[in-house]
Amino acid sequence: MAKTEATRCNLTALRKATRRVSQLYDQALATSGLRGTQRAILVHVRRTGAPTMGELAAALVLDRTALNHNLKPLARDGLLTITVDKNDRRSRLVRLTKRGEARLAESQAAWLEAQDRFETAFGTRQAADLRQTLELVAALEFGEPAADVPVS
Amino acid sequence: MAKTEATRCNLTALRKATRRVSQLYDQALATSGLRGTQRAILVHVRRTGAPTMGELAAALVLDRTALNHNLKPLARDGLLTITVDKNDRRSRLVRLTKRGEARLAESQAAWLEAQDRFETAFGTRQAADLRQTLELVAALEFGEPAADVPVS
DNA sequence: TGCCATTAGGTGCATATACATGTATCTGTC
DNA sequence: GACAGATACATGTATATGCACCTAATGGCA
Repeated sequence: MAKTEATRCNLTALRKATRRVSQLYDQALATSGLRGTQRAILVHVRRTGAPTMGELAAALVLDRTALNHNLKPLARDGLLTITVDKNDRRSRLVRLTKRGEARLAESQAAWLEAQDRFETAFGTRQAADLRQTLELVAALEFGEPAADVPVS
Repeated sequence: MAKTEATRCNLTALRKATRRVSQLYDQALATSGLRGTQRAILVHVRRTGAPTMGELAAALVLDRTALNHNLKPLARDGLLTITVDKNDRRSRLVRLTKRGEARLAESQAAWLEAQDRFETAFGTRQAADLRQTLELVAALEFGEPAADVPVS
């Protein structure tokens, strides 16, 4: 049984695949000055206009504090702005700048190249199927931890 | 077309799923003092005896320098040792300590609980299929970048 | 009105991951 | 047997990710 534990861990399998694919995409994107995660953030902001940090974090299945950290280099480089929401001063609205839009456009070719190289190697249909499966995984609700020893 | 880009990126889909599952496993493992990646490293070392850093990195589809950084807290906490290989003094041999074996054993129940919660939510068979698919992805070779404008 | 539980973020810390660069070691070739 | 190239790591820097903890603003209710 111990023999197969290395191949039975769902998390390990996900991480290994993600590392491999990250390497491909980040290498392709390197010349554009964006990382895969950064591009995903910019793409989502472009699509939704002016999301709050909470909305962005939920959409990307990312912890709010992780998103906060991820936004810093992007704001620092002037690719997006973070402003207080007039209607709810607790919220922050994230918006793309002209510079951010331009950077996104510049990175488009590199992203397409990475997509193409991945799907050439893995298969276009297989990739589409895998993405659909992964979306299901990302949306899973895991319920309660199995109570080891129910208390009281 | 822009409408679907957010769901077309293979890397984004992988990252989102990995984040979600990482949260589950790391939460379950928290009480054992290990992270998912750390456990994966210890499990592989236990299985292979005394791998070199390069072997470990390749097996985990992890950059050598990333592995190096990942090993530091584990060595610091006395869970494994890193020694010079007598036969090739460039290489380092990674070995589990008693303490590392004990920690692994302690974390076993938490890992099983995470596995169980994941597979209860996602399906045991589906999980097995997904792991197999992900292993294929992790082993992909992406060949040459499509030469944009062939030089010379 | 005033208070407090809730909600939305921000900060600090620790690990995770990779690239660029530097160092030590080995190995084939002359 | 010395040296060039290759091999195996180590280090510094930057982003990626999440937890514990803290602050600020909102909204309901006595």
